[in-house]
Amino acid sequence: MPHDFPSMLKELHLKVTPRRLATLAALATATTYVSPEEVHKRLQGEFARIGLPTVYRNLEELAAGGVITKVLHPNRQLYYYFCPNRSHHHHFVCLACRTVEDLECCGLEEVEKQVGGRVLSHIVQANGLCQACLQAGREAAA
Amino acid sequence: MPHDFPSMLKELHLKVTPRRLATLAALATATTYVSPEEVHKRLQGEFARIGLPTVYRNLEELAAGGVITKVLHPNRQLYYYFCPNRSHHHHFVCLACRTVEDLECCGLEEVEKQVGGRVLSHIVQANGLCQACLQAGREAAA
DNA sequence: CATCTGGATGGAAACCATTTTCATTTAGGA
DNA sequence: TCCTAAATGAAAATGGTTTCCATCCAGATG
Ligand SMILES: [Zn+2]
Ligand SMILES: [Zn+2]
Ligand SMILES: [Zn+2]
Ligand SMILES: [Zn+2]
Repeated sequence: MPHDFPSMLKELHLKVTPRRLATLAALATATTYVSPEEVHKRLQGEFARIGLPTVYRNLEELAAGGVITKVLHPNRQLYYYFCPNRSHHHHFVCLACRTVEDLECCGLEEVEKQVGGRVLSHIVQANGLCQACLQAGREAAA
Repeated sequence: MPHDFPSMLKELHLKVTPRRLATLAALATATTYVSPEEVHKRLQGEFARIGLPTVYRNLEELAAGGVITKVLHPNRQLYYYFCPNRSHHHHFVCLACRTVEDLECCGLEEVEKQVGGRVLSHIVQANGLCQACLQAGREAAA
């Protein structure tokens, strides 16, 4: 079943523009997490004019709306990933081939009790080398 | 029992310099996580000449050595925190008053088994408002 | 204590991913 | 078809962080 990108955008009260649809398509097609710059490059194949700020803005809005996920890379650059798994979970990301695997653990529920305050956001992410990259002897990219 | 900063530095094969000792003292004294800029400001009260790059370098080395902890702020700036708890754990950080609370949950041990690859690093952090800030009606800072 | 050496440091400049500004275009409803 | 707020592009600014390199100093050696 294909993704209904227009509906996703409407639910976030975002206008359904060709650039946003192409951005979602690019992410959903990618097998790895990608940088804003890379999304921009790819969209340049579809649009004669496409600005980098637009890509940044749209990726941020989509991530804020939960449609896509941010990947916090140790190099402190920002990457994005479209995960078809709609339930709450976290990720293991490979620093060599950029593949993403779902993690089921979370433990956030206990945290709210422990803290007593309000948890506004939380990060749970494992970084490393996937099995394939480990066996192939590949190393973490910069 | 006071902290033995010289020994900490020696264990990391770092020279025991006045600036490094002062950096550790500043962090250990602070009740909140602090930015490199803030550490720099504080050290300016002790040293006539203290460069920002030195502060960045030393904080990074100390964090790499596990003596201090990085706080990944949603605003994507980097902060550091000296946690006296030497065992493996994670943090809840208040976005209003910057206090830090230890979290006991982790569960990342099993992740490596799940993944089959190698976990090089992992992030587990909850962000929000501590109980005090929540009751006082304070809001998350930029 | 004098000497030596590689690590540590400061200042200035570079870096560069990301954001802001603002004029123009467009989606979507009236 | 019109209208208006949202979306966009180009250019410029931003600013946290890093690099460069000459100088300094911690710590080892004799
Ligand atoms: Zn991999
Ligand atoms: Zn996922
Ligand atoms: Zn607080
Ligand atoms: Zn702690």
